[in-house]
Order: sequence, then structure tokens, then C-alpha cells
Amino acid sequence: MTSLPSGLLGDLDPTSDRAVFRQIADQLREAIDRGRFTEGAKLPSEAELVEHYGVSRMTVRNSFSVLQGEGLVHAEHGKGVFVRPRPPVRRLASDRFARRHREQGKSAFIVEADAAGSHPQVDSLEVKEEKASQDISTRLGSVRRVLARRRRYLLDGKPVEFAASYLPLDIARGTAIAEPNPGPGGIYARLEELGHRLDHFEEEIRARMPAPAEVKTLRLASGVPVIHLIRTAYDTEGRAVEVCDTVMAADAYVLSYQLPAT
Amino acid sequence: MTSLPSGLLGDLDPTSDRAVFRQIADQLREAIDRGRFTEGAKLPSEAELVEHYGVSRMTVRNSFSVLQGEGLVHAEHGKGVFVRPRPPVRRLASDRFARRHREQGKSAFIVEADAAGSHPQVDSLEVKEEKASQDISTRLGSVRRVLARRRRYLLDGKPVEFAASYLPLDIARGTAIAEPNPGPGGIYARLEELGHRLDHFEEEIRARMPAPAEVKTLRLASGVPVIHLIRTAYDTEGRAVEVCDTVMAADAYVLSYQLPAT
DNA sequence: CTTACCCACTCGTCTATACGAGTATGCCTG
DNA sequence: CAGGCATACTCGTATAGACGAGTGGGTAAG
Repeated sequence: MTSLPSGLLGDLDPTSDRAVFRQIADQLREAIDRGRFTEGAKLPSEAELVEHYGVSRMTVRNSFSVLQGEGLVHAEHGKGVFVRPRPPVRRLASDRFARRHREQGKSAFIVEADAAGSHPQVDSLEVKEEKASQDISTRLGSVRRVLARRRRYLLDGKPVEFAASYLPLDIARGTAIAEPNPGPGGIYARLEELGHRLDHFEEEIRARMPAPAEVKTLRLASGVPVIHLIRTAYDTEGRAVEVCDTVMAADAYVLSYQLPAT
Repeated sequence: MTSLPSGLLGDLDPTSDRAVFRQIADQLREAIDRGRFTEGAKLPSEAELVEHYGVSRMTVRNSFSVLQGEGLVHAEHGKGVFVRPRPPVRRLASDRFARRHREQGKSAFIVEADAAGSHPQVDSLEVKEEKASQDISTRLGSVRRVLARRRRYLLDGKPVEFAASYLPLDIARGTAIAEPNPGPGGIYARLEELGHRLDHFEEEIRARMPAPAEVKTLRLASGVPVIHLIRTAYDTEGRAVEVCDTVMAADAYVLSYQLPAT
């Protein structure tokens, strides 16, 4: 084992009342912030830090877990601990549901990803009728059963978003909306063809840490929150015609909205 | 030490290849989800779990740290580990900057909190001229120096949001905007009085884990992400007249937006 | 030259122990 | 009765050691 380049990391302050593992985490964080370790770079191994600081291995691991919780680094079994690279973000503009975007052929996700030069993919398609949850039922105006469309979106092989759409059966049953592929322009285009002219959307945004199932389907690194977006589509008669519940890897998205000052 | 109520938590599966600390975390998580432990309830102590499962204390602590990372529980030194209560959320509606809201007296934050029956507070006020960061400069259209207004918002004593507004000096210097208290209707009202009629706002939303400084100012529990919102205000001539950079405790907010379907 | 194996290095999991520090409770003292 | 202290409980920090498992490189065998 070779020792650490001197000057890269400092020493501990034994007089400080800050816990040793926090001091180590602080030094590593600062080194990352200063660019001593760039994106994707490998941090010193546990053994190297144990030797450098003269502490036990659990203490070093504790430091790493602090940084992992902050989403700064991630560990790879058998390889090392690395500065977490920031994935390219998808920007969702507030006009993304404008009618003119629907009037062309392909799905918004595909078009946009192609334009950005990345490889889009949609999988885990599931379309079925089911009982509406309490929340969905309320949002759709007390419907009991709904058509549920679930799918997962990937960019360059990385899952970035998991979405579930819910529609009242009297609208969706037996239409193209109930097909795995609803056709050009997506379900919003189909809804308008069916006479449900869309008026506006309402979006609710929360952020939180993912549940274990979400970690799995989105293959999330530790320290990455999710953005939880619930969109309700209203037609010109004020009826809620669809609710879309999506969970997004927070490190892959920037949402953007325009608000009138009126 | 009294032993655990039987049936509350199960046993370990030694044949499983799932790590012991994960199995324990799973059982605790499930018990919480099922309502066996309600909000604010105290989980079994480390010592109790050590005895119940027959594992070492570090293993139990490891389980707790998993749940902490998920934002499900939080530990209190000397007291125990508790199911994290969900604080009341502030809902930010998309019409919150409508002119009619500005035309009344008090600040939006105060009015809204009073209406919700909670005790609002604003502190850490700082108003000063400074060099614009690269990002702020770009958003404001290449200004070098700006007026910065920083403040922290609290609800019932709990910090929920930290905001920094930046304005070009040629607009703000020497006006009420440069005063600690900009007067009724806030700085947007002052901007309009100064002839900068507001046209629209643009908001960019990200979510991420907080930096240590943010954990401190917002007194965030572990496992709570932040919502990072950057709003740019444009006047009717298309000029960016203000950028507001706010960091919010994600567990205290739901953002809500209306999008036209046009 | 290629393949297979071994080994060194990495992080992952778990045990056992020790002491420190914050909290709450009850008892004892004044 | 009030105040203070002792105590037992809580989590926080740190050590030292063990074994397991994934990775990658080098070496030896084919």
C-alpha cells in the first residue's frame, strides 16, 4: 500500500469537539469542492485513510457514509469510493404540454431525448383496469375504478422516471388509450380526439427520499432524492380527465415553469 | 430492561442473503408503514433490539441509519429513536405572485401563515451590495454587482426556507428595495412603483440533499432533501429585474403550478 | 499467445467492547 | 416542599478484529 500524496488531506484536530469522522468527512468534502477530486475520481481507499489519519476503519467508513448521505460520493464494491458524477439533466419546460407539441408524431420524451443526443427508452409498460386509490379517486372526482397506465423512462440505459397515469373508465375503456401504444401525440392527443378538449394542467411537486422500491426501479444511488410530481389534466368543462403520478430521479431533472405576473 | 412485546417484530431469516441490518430495517419500516408505530412514536431502543434479534449493537445502529437515510426516523440523543412526524406543509400556489395579492398590505408569507393558523417569522435579514456570482450575473443579463437581500423564514419556530434576492444596482440602489423592510407588498410592489411593470416569472426547480451549511440554517433532520428554486422576474420589456434563489426544507413544501394546455 | 488461476486490494457485514454525553426520574437532603 | 444529586437509561463515538465478496492484474500453465 502506498501512502497518500502529502498535502492532499490535512490532519485531525484532537482539541476540536467535532467528531473525528466528521472532521474526515469535512476534509474530503472540501477537497472535492476545491476540485482536488473531480467527477468520477476515486477517493483514497479506506485502508489509506486509516493509515493517514491513524483511526480505525469503522471511523473512516463512517465518514464515507456521511458523504454518501449528502449524495457527494458513492461506493463500488471491490473498486473504491468515487465522486458521484452529475448525470445530464432533463429540463422540463412549462410549455411541454402545449397543443402544438402534441400535433406532431412521436412522444415528447422520445423527441426531446433524440434532440439532446441521448438514447431514450420506455419499458415496464403496464396497462390495466384497477381500483382507484383514495387519493386518485378524489382527484378524478370520486371514481371507483380507473384505467392505469404505468411505464418507466430511461435515458442511455439509466432509469430516470417512473410514471403512472390514471383515467376514468368511462373515458378510456375501449379506446386507443387502453392500448399499450396509444399512438402519435400520446394519450392527450387521444383525449382531445375523443372530444375532451384539454383546458389546463395542475401540477403538484414534492421532494423526498425514495422508498426502497423506488431505489430499485430507478436504480438510485444513495443520497439521491426523488421529485414526486402529480399532474391533473382538466378539460374545458372543468372535469379532471387524467391524473399522472410520476416519480423522478432528482439528479436527472430540472423543472421549469412560467408564471404570469397578473 | 423489559423485553419487546412479542409479535411486534419478527425474526431474522438466517438463510436469506439479505444482510441482517437490512432485514431489521425492513421489519421496522414495515411496522411503521402498518401503523404499529405512529408519527412521533418511539421505536424500541438499541439495547432492546440487540436483545430481541440477538445481534450486536452496531448492527442495530446500522439498521437505524438506513431508516434515517430514508427520512423515516430520527434519533434524539438521550431519548430514543422516533418516527419522524410530517410537519405541516406550505402549499405554494402558482398564482402566489398575482398582482392582486401584492396590492394588499403585508408580506405574502405572513398573510398566508396567519391564515393557516401558524406563527410566521422572518429573521437573518441581510441587505447589501455585492459582486454577482457567475450564475446570477448571467440570469440578470451580465451585471457585475447586485443588491442582495437574504432572509430566513420560519413557521412556528421551525426554519422552512432561506431566500436570497438579487437585483441590478441601477434598479435597486437608493430605493426602498435597499431598505431592510421594503414596505407593503414587498419588493415586487416597489419594482412596479419604480416603473418596472412585471410581466412574468420563470421558476427553475431542483431537488437535492442539503450541504452542511443548509442543514444548519434550516435545522434539517437527516434524510430530508431540499427543494432549490430559482425564480427570475421579467418586466414587460423582457428585462430580468430580479433573481430569487431559495432553498426550502422539502418536507415543509408542496409546490403547485397551473399549465395552460394551449 | 491465450486461458485459468491466484492473489492483492477493494468495500460489505458483523461482533465485542469501551467510554462519553444527553435525558429523565426518583430519592435524598436541606 | 424545593433543590440537587445519583442513577439508569438513551444514543454518539471510537477501537480492533474477523470473515466475506467483488474486481482486476499478474503469473503460471496450456
